[in-house]
Amino acid sequence: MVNDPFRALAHPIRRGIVERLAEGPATVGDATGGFGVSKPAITKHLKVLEETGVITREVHGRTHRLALEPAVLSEAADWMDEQRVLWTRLFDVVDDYLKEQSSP
Amino acid sequence: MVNDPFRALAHPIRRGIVERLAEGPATVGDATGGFGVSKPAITKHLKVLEETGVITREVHGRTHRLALEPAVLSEAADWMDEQRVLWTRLFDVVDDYLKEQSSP
DNA sequence: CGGATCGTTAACCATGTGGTAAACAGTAGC
DNA sequence: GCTACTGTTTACCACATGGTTAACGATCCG
Repeated sequence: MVNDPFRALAHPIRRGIVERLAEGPATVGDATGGFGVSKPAITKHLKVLEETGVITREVHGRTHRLALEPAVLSEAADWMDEQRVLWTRLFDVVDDYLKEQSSP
Repeated sequence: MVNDPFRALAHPIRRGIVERLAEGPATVGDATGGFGVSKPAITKHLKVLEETGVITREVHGRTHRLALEPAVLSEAADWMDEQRVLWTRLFDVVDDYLKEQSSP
């Protein structure tokens, strides 16, 4: 995981931005309005999202068009799913064991 | 997301610990050996994983038994999957549009 | 041109994060 | 009881993170 999408997702505001961009590309204003922090704070969050490759930016005149970069987020989603498979298998084993105990 | 599992997963060492515990519960030594950092560093990572509810700890004599807490990690996995559904749908729309253009 | 708008940059501050070495606490086992 | 072992606690340090206000840059539009 070269550009560590998990680092990008570690802050609720950045997850909020990702949620909005999952609905479609948007300008900075549209994607980040209503989080109750100043504009420079937003700029920094966007920088993290860009550095980690989670979003891309296209400058169009004075507005910027932000878009999700699914490949990078998929790395994170895939890792989570892998782990889920493992721990689910783990708990199935425990379940089986408990069932075996209760109905011998 | 009250106890923010994403914060816990933001560091590669903590993800490494999660990977090992996904194979089954383990002692601190077994779950955290080989990361090339000092013991206090490990203690701090474990503290984060515990605070966020990602792992639990049972003290048994002088060793501690660490185990994954699937419910909390599932929150993160579910969120990721939800987002994936959204951005996948998004890109399908783009694909459809492109197909429509190439074969009118 | 001149003002409004979109967004970033610069400077600064408080707090969090990630690491260390050294010491400690408790337990296991000879 | 003494020693070895497992793991935490206690400073301490450097740097990252997350926020602010003020100023700036660039573009759009009347």
